[in-house]
This record gives sequence, structure tokens and C-alpha cells, in this order.
Amino acid sequence: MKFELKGTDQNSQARAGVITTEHGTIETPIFMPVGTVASVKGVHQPELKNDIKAPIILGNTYHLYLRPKMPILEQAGGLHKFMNWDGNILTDSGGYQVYSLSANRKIKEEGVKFKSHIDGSYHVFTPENVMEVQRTIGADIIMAFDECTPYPCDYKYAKNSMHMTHRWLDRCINHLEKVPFKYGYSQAFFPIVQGSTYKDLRIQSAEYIANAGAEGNAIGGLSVGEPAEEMYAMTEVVCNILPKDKPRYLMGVGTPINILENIALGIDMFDCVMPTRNARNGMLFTAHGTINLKNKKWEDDFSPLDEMGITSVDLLYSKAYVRHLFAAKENLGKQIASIHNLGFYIWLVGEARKHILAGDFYTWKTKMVAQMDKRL
RNA sequence: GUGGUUGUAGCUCAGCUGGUUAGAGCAUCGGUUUGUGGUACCGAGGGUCGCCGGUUCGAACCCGGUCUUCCACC
Repeated sequence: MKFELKGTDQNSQARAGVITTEHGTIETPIFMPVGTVASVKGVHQPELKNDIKAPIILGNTYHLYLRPKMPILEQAGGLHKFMNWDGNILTDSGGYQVYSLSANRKIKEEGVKFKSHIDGSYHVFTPENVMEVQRTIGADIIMAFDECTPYPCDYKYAKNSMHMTHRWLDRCINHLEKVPFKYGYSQAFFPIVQGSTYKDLRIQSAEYIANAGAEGNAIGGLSVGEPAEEMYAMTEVVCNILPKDKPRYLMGVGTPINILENIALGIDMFDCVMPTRNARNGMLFTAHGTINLKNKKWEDDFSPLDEMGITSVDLLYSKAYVRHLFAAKENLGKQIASIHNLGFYIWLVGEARKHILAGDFYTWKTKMVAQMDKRL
């Protein structure tokens, strides 16, 4: 993987860059659609590529490990071939599931013992076997195995957890050296900064992670319920420490506003379930605010889904029609809304990039944040 | 015509021997959703209990009448 900075903003920490891997180039800042189980829910791969124009999507180690399971992915020749996606893929390590499935797991120094939500069977994830699983899945970017702490999180827990994540990082790096790439292309490895909402811990963690000298770095443990201001404060602190010549990935963020604010703080990569999950529940993100399509006010609004026409569905269908699809519980409504939202997110980060390169990012961002902070 | 049966929220129905502001599911309306255990979750509005009269401290529930649904028999 290669990362090249193409420009930086004068009035903020925003950066525009290009990541290059064997599966293509990724212009940053970028938003990565989440495709947990080898599928971006409700969206075909050609739509992702040609309409939404996503250069990279996410997969999830925990979910793919449980189903279809590693032997199938290995026989398929990796996730790209399995799902017929020739763009980039990043896999999350399962660290987030350690947090979200908290009722069904036990964390120890060695690793995490967890119970499958599918069949109740017990499994253990360690930094070592998670690296092997990610080699088998074959994503272009793979993530360190970490613990994503909840919010709120008391200081002592956050500190101990952070140190364990650091020790796990060393084990990940050591083990990766012993497990070769499987499918003839390389995989970049990103470690993850933790430290909850404590500045001193974030600083300590960012220094530790920066010191690992990885090809890119991630910030985890945010967007778990803390106020946006706390999240911004943490990204700011961490971005001041992480190397400038490596991409920075803020995991799990966020709303369109969160994304612009974090780009201003120096983040290059984002992922979030919000555009797809909210789409399935009838919510559209637009440049002028959010739309809850289920609201009665759209019943007879025959204007295009989004006048901007970023994706094909935006001009093809009316708000009234897509609202009807939601009322009738037709899956097509979810598909259309998902394509729109993902297209909008990727358009938004693309615009951010243009404005960074043009030198007026900060004023544009301020205008967009005000404009999008509305419910239509 | 006779006997039985039915009538409670927009719809389908619960409401024990009469006892506080009559409930549920669906539908409607609104909100939530941040490295996806989410066709999910939370909340709100909505009923003079077919109608009229009676018994009772008190009736969706008991009694009489009437209309209504379905069934059987003549």
C-alpha cells in the first residue's frame, strides 16, 4: 500500500491524499461502505462500483469467521473473488464485536472467548488467530485486534484496556510476520488507538501506535455514545501525534457532519453503518438535511428523491414513490435509500477533497455543516 | 317465523363469577439509529364497548326491547 498526500488545507488540518493498493486507488478523504457479511446490505456490487462509486468497502472478521467460515473463503480464493468485488476491501478485526456482543464474551489477556450469535457455539479470538483469519479473508487493509471500550468507561478500565490493546498489537505484528499473504497481493496492517475519552490516555496510545510504524493508523473506541465534542477533542489530540505521511482512519464515524468535522481535524478514512442502516429505516441524508421518508409530509411529494442527482436513483424516483415503498414494506425502498445515502456520503467526502485541493475547505465545511444540520 | 349466535380502536380480536383512568396485535402518526446480533427499537394519537331503557353504590359484562352478523330448523 502506498499513501501520497496531494494537498493540505490552510485553515484546518484537512488533507487530501491517494492510497494505492493492488485493488486500485482510493482518493482521500474517503467514506467506506460497511459490508459486514460479504454484502453491503441491499446493494449490488455493480451499483457500489458504478453508481455509488465506492473504491473500498468493509468486511467483518467476526461475522465472516462464523459464516460462511474460513474454509469456504479459502476455497473461494478470498473475499474479493467470493463476492466478485475487485475494488478494495478493509476488514475490521472483530474488536468492535467484543464490545457490541458484551453479554456473550469474556475478555482475558490471552484473547476473547465468545459465544456465536448464530448457533451458540464457543470460540476464542486471539491477536494471533485474528491475523490468520484476516489473511484468509484477504482484505487489502486489515485491522489490529483491539478492545473497543464502552462509553462511559471509568479511567482505570480504559487505561488497563488500552495497555492490553497495545500488548495485543505487538502480538499481532509478531504473528503477521509468520503468516504470508495468501492470494498474491499484499495486505496493509493498521493498528488502533484506544484510550476512551481521556486525553492523557489518547496521547499515550497515539504515541504507542505511531511508534509501531504501520502503513496506516486508526482511531477506535469513539462514536460509542459520547457527545460529538468529546469525540472531536479526542481526534484532535490523536491526529497531532499520528504521522502525517500515513492515512488516518476514524472507525465507526459517523453522521455527515461528524465526517466533515473530523476531516477538518485530519482524518482521511471513515466507515459507518449509518447511511445503510438508516436507509433501511426510511431515512435519507441530503446536502440540506435529513429526510424521514416515513413522515406523512412526503406522501404526495412527487419531486425527485434528491434534486442533486448524485446517484441514478435520485432522479429516477420520487419521494412519494419511495415513501410508498416503505409503507408497503417493499425491499426496493430500502435498496433505493441505501444507494442514495451511500452515494451521498461518497459525494460528500469527494467534495471535501475538491475543496481541500482548491483551498477553501474550511468555509465550505462551515456552510455545509450548518446546511445539513436540519430535518426536512 | 322459531331457536341459537354475533356486535368492544381503522382492521382482527382479549376482556375471569359486574369493581379503579376498557387492553393487545396490525394499521396510522412521530422519534431513535455512529469499526451492523437492527425486515429493528422507543413513543404517541385513536373507543359515549350496536342502539334505547332497566336492575345496582357501581354495567362492556345482568335483565327487557330493538337493530345487526352468521347458523340450524320450520
